[in-house]
Amino acid sequence: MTNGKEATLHHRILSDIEGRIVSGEWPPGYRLPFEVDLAVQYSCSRMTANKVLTHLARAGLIERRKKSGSFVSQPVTQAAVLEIHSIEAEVRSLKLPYSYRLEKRILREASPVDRQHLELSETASVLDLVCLHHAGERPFCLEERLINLATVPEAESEDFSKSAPGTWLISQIPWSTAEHRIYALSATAEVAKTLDISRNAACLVIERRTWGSSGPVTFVRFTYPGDRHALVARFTPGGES
Amino acid sequence: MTNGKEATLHHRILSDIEGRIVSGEWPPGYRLPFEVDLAVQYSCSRMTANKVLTHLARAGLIERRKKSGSFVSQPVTQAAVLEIHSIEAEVRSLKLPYSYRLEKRILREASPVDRQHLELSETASVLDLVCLHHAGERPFCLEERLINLATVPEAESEDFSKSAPGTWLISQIPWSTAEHRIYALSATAEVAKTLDISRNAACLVIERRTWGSSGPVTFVRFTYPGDRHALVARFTPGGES
DNA sequence: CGGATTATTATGTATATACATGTTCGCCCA
DNA sequence: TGGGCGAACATGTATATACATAATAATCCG
Repeated sequence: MTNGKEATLHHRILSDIEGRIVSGEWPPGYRLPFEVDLAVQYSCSRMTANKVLTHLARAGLIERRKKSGSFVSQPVTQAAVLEIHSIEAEVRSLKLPYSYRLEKRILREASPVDRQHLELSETASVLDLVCLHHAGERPFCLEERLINLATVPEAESEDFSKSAPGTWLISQIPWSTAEHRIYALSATAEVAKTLDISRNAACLVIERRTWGSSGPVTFVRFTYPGDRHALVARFTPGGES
Repeated sequence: MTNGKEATLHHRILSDIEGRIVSGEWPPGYRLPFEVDLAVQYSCSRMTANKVLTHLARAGLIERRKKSGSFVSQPVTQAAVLEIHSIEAEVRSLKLPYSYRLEKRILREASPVDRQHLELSETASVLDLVCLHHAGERPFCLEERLINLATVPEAESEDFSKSAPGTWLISQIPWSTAEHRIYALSATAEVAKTLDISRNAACLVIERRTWGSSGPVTFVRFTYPGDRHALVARFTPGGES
């Protein structure tokens, strides 16, 4: 789907209208032709025109009002899609050898801080992990993770000495909701030592909270040396390929 | 659309299937019932079932193969939607008074660095702006911007002394593609002075490149004091509200 | 027995049709 | 003149139908 090469009627109409909107020929607020008119214009049925407009509405390019018609919407918030890959994939895409090391693995009752991170109301057992990802000889990323054993009891029997917990978790919790916080932080003495950078060097921190259908799953904090890493996010109006 | 309250057949089927997938009842790789079977199961026509499956496929929850059927897809990349609001909206959402000041406004020919930032192959006139956004008494964000006058000649007659160029640009270039780079940086002496923070304090930097239909529009770099700001991004499987 | 051909099957796309729903406009009457 | 009622209208949703397409399964034949 959305191959770009498909020359179906649907796609032709869609990209034509999309083109008019992104080019500014049909500016925000413009009322596009009624479904029946579009059907005549592209010599198709109203159903097809309707599907295309529904598609555009879902993509956020237009807004539809009964009786009034369909209008090009104002681009309100600058949205961007951030794709967060596995650390290993990230490192390998830089064409550097990847290695992983488990620094710490503690099973304990959730502390108040843990409960806040995982958004837990009651106490529970958590697995506290610290791992270090290397790119070549240098530390690439520090991973501090909490796993909620109430929702992922299988984690207790995993030792995570060979492979990172992130990929293992994805295979355990099929679909999940996630929330990210991204900020900059001066390296503390400990972080500086671990990541082999100078004290107070700027670091990029990404915190992720993940929920599955049965509750909070994991909280993880990735700390990257800031001068060696950047996140890239992209946004294209209608497309999603 | 996607109100959650709508009880149309379409929505009921959709949320039912979505539920089975996110709950793990239908794990990744599971082949869901054929369209005709779904039609029988929900007592609807195949067209309706088809629309629902198409919808799910567009949302990325399932993959469809002719003859074989539709399968729950593996959640590959951790995607997250980053919503980047205007600085003013950001400040106001913190319930702080907002103020804006233009620091610099220079019209000049694009330097090699400018051309790199804007991805320009030929030379062109650019508008070089530096603005400072305040939250209450304190500097909130430093904005350094280049506007390509070849694509937005109207910018030349704007003085940007009263309102930030970001919002003005959105009204000029209706729909656009954008690319973001996010990284951490230690404050240089100059930045530290401007933002009223200590030298070498960690800053969160967001760079955005924007294209319209007629070429590169603008390049902007936002620098935030890192300890006072975080980006938040969210991801929910099927939903988009 | 193996490779080519054909049949079957499930999805993909498009159409005509039908009726529901929410707006808006205009008409009618107090 | 103004308020309300109803007709017209555009979209929303759903169905039955038809044919195209791609992939697999079945068959046929050398």
